[in-house]
Amino acid sequence: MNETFSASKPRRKPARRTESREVRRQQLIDATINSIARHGIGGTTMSRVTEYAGLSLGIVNFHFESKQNLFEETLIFLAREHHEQWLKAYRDAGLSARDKLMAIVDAHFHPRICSRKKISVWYAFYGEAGRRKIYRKLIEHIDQERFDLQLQLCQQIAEEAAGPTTPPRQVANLLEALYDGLWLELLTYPESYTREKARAHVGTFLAGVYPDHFDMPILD
Amino acid sequence: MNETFSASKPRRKPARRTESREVRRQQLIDATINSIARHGIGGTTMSRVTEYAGLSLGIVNFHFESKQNLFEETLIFLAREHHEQWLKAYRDAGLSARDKLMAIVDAHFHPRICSRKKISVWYAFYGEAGRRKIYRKLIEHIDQERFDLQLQLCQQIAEEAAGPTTPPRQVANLLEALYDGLWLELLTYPESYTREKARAHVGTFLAGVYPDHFDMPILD
Amino acid sequence: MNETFSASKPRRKPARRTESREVRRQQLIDATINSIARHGIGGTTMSRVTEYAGLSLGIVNFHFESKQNLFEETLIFLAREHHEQWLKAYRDAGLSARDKLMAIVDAHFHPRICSRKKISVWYAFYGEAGRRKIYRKLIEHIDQERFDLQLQLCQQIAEEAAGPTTPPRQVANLLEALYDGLWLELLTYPESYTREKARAHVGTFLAGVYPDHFDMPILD
Amino acid sequence: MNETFSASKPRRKPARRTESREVRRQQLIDATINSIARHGIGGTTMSRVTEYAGLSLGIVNFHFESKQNLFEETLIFLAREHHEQWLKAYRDAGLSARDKLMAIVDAHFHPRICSRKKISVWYAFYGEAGRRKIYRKLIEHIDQERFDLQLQLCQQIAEEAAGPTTPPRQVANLLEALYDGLWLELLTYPESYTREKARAHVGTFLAGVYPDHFDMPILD
DNA sequence: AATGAATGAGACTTCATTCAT
DNA sequence: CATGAATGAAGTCTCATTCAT
Repeated sequence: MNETFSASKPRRKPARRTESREVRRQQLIDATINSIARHGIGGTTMSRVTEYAGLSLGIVNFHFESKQNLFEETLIFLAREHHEQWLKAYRDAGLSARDKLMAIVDAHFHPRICSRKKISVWYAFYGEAGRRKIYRKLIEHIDQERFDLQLQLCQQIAEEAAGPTTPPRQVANLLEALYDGLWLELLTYPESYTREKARAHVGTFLAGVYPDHFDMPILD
Repeated sequence: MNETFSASKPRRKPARRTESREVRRQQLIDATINSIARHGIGGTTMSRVTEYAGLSLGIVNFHFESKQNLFEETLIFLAREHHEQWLKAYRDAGLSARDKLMAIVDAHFHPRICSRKKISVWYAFYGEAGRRKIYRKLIEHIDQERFDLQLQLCQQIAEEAAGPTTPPRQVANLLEALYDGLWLELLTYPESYTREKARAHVGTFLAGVYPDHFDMPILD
Repeated sequence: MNETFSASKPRRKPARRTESREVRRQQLIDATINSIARHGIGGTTMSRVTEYAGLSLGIVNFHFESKQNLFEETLIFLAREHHEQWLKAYRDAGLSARDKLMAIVDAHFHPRICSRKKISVWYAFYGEAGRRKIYRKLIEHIDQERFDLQLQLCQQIAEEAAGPTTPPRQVANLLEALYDGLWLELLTYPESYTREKARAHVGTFLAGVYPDHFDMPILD
Repeated sequence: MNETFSASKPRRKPARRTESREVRRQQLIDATINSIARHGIGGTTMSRVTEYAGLSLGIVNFHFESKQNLFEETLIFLAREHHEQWLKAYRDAGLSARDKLMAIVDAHFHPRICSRKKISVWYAFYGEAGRRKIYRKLIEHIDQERFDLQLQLCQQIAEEAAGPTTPPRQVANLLEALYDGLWLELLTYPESYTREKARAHVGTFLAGVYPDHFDMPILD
């Protein structure tokens, strides 16, 4: 959880007093992620964030204007990171629709993206009833882009399939719901549930839907 | 109080001065649900809760000792309500495993349980990193009970099935993940996504897994 | 400390619903003494007092009108009790001034008066800067009466003494100061200091001042 | 703040925005002493303390963490101040035991120490039944040090005395009790009783005990 | 007489934000 | 740019007092 700041208490060399704007911002966003993951949104104070970042209290308002803005930028950072991950995976994957879909699934459960820490932050934001719409606005185009892409891939796979299959749109919908549901499972049962199991469960689902394209994973 | 002279604050008829303990508690729990649904946990203050309940500020600590306790009792209420719903549905359903499983699914998307308001509260609690463990403790036995029951039903259905099927444990796992994922979908896209669609998506999933027992729903 | 209410929690027979006014009042005053002794004035709430008394919350205001009034009556009760004690001792004592003075001293350290519990209450009131004058008013005539009496006795003793002695007024003053100081000592060092030692210290003082009349106590 | 436009709240010149840590702490301790002296512990609120200090409400928790801690630091300050006073007096005094003892007594009634304000605070703390032990712990070593020193001086004086005297330990005990008792007298009768009289009464006591070393003060 | 639920003022504390240094 | 002391609004909780039952 605290990999970023674990050794931060005795700061001998307090970083160059003048760091580039972007480095400072990222430092604070990382600290925010750490704090939200550990203490939740309610327990994340400016004081805590700056302590985690090894910086002084006043600096957040300098770089982010307000706490609300810091939170929004944090969410955007996570969304972009995720976006980059699956987009790159999609592009780097083999040419088949099956491989490309698989790459997106894998990206979803990649350690960089699917860490307990980051999932915790995602759900912290999801839980914020009061600001849900604001947060939604910031990231919906990214979610939409992924959905469209997956839908398209499912359509291709369905066309390639021998027999009749579940309608592609519904597979894409179920896939998105599964992503969210499995992440929540990871958050809820950190001791017994793992990224690998979650990934395999998606595989199980896809093998059920497209038996010609996906093998049933071996589990348990 | 000078509400008699103030035309600006329309208030419901001020409840009987002395209500039974349980009535008051439920009144406050309802108000808490309303407040969390609308303003999130961070935006839910004692002042707001009591305003929603049409009661005075001090009353919460009288009936619940602390805000934390009020929240816990609210969560327990929701969990029990849900539990009652699917347990009754399970008992009232036809004798076949298929019907019983279907009844549990339906209970999950029953309007009483699966309202935007209540889902919002569930996810508000899920998002609370700082207190996740406490909340988990309060409800895990109920979740476990439902999982066990569904697993058992899936096993029965698998035995009845003609060909080979996805392992029951994995179906049960996917089902739970789908419940969570679809609820989140309902929360996120309140305009376009509906209880019925979500319910149908589970049907789609089950029809894919157990084609002998479940028909593919007609959608879109 | 809790002798009065030690077995009070499970109250089977909740006292006759209608008790004489005086009995109820005394019950509440006793509870007030117990509460102040244990929790201080700041920690003494109406709720605590009535709990200690085994009565319901609302009853204090019925019998005492306000908390402030309850406190005043409590102080008056203690002052009167003390007054009765030394007055009776004074009257019952032998005829000599020496015996009468001794009787007053003894009354001061009598277990009924000089319990840790009651001393604690006295000093709780003494510490109340904001209301010192009010409390003072309630009891000063009693203190004055005792001072005058002791002064008179010291004068008699001084007249009887062989040589020159400390002026009686100063002995009386020192005596009063000693009472207060020794009580505070008892409060401060409950483990090592005792009523008997305190009593003996007054004896030491008097033996020093009036060697013809008082023997030096044997101590340590 | 709108003090510029408000003629109703006369404020002293708002201290430099950033003061040294120690200056601010002392400022708040002084304000606490003033408030306790005037309104008692129960009447001393954070709001009142900061108002007296001419600072804003939130500052106390910044410098002292909690009200309880502010109170403890206030008590420690008083104890240290007293300690410094008599220790210096003891060291600066003549070489004889008699002079050194006298110096300690004088320190006890020095205006800096023995002001009505400060005595009031002492007795406010003494009266706090609920926290007596905590407060005791903070200062007992200082009290012990003074007692030991005075005992030692009494022993020296007793050795120098011509005839038999009251046992030194008892004189030391009586002295301590007298200090406390006379301070309470000063608190109780502020109009008629004075520091000088109190001081003289100790002199009277010592003259009675050690007639070879102390002269009987002239009084009344 | 007695009860105890209800009220609401006011206490302590937290913390986003400001700003002198 | 950076610091962190300072501010004050707002939150939770306590509790004397009231009053329907």
